[in-house]
Amino acid sequence: KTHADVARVLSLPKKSKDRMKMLTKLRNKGNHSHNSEVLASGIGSLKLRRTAKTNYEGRDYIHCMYCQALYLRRDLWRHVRKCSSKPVEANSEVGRKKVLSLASMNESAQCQQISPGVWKILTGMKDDEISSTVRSDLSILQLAQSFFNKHGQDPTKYDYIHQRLRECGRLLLMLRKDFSIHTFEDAVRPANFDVVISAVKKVSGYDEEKHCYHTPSLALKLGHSLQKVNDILHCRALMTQHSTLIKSTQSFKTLFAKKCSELLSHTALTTLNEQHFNKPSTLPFTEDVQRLHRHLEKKTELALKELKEHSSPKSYSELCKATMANVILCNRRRGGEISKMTLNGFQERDTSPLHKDVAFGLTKFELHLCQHFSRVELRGNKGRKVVVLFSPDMVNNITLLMEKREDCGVMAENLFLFARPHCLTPFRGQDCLRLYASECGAENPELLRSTQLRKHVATLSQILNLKNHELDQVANFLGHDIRVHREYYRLPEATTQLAKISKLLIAMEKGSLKSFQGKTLEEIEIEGNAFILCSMKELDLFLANVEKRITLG
DNA sequence: TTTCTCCTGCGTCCGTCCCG
DNA sequence: CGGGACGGACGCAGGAGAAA
Repeated sequence: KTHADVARVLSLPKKSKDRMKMLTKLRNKGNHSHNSEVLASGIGSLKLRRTAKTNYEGRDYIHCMYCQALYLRRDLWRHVRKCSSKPVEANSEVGRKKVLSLASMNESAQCQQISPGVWKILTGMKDDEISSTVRSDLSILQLAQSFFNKHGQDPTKYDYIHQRLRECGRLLLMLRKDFSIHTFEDAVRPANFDVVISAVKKVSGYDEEKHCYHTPSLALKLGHSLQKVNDILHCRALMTQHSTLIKSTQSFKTLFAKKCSELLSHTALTTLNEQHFNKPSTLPFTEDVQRLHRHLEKKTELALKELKEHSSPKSYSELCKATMANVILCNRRRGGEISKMTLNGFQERDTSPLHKDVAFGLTKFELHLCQHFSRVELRGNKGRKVVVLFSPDMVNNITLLMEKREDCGVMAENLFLFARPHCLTPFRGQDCLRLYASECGAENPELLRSTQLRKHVATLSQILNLKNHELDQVANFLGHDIRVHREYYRLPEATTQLAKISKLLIAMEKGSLKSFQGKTLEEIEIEGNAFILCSMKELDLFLANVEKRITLG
């Protein structure tokens, strides 16, 4: 405690509120330094804000990041909510605040040369033994920094970064616990090479007798991460002219290159291959797909009504998830891609009407389909164009969702179209799909996953015996890599794709694919008796119209 | 072929709600 | 404040596909 602080407190009028507050703060500060010592040395007794009935271990406690008082980890959030020392601006944000990670970030003062962005990513991690290990090791922090430099601008990659860091954290934890190697600097010493390898094996659950891994993929990933950490250490050593470390990292690199496949990857790959064997491949029944569709219909309608009447984060989430599942189902897209859709991407969608020359080449039916669906183009994985089709219903729902964002506690910084209230992440597509799949009463809900659905489309298109270039269109829409030859198409890619694929999708939704067997896309028209299932009212009306026109010639 | 990055399905644990 | 109940957010394992 500095004398200046004490003097300032004493100068305040006795029994004044400010004086009391300052005193508490000072006392907490003192307790904090005392407690830190106790925790570090493991001896002495902790000064608690409150004494508890049950006996907790030292590690069950954590200091509040605002007032420095010591609380049970479990209950810290409760205190923080009302902590008097909390700055006012911290109050403004609602919902999950990651109190625990914030607090323990505060405990480890390791944040010197690490950029604020990395700090932010680290805060997002679940607070546990692993993440505190990550925070405590400079090498891992630098690894985090390097990931951040590479991916930092893209919040969708934070999850991936978390995962890589945690893997390293787990390895380091193992090294510390069972092999008394405390940093990666120690780990790369040639003398420790074998030890590190056995640590990797141990983390991945290697069985010496059976020569197989419990989690073979982890062994492979750790191998990669180790090399990366080694590179980072090498650079650091070069910069600081640390000659022993330079030598260590160099030898580690060669050792690893030569020995890795023999010691790690070979067995890991064998294990993976063995597991891959004997795995039944299954596709969802068309009937189940239809069930899911009907269920989503119902849910969407309910949620829509609910949200219109009273907007709350809950009703918002409900509609958001239902709509999202709908989009995934109708487009047969990967959940991940839909999750990453941004608000901007949707708002900037192409709403321009069809070009006349283009329209000329299409049948009436196809023309209507073009007007029916909205088309949003997204940046795919590797900059590849990804197309998502929206029915008017979906557009309506999403428009409502966008209007209600603020009301329902969606943060302004959240860039995603399907944003979660109170945090910066989007809903996860696969989670939504799974939720509704299990609710809808399908016979095999576990087959109603986006991968399976994609396969479903692929298989069914083969049944349809499409011409080669038509298959290309389907494949392209599903995002598979195919060599698309532009000369196949008489019309610009966008239009043909939109018209024909939506035709196919509608047919599948209606469960009337069978009647199309052997027809080419050109020949496919939706027939009157194809309305086995009417999912979208509007679509039905529209289709009825089309039907009339077709029969009228 | 190896390495890297991203995606998916599932289980679990944590935050929140609510009551005493 | 203590503690039980519940549902959703997040981590983990592993697969897929592209780049090197």
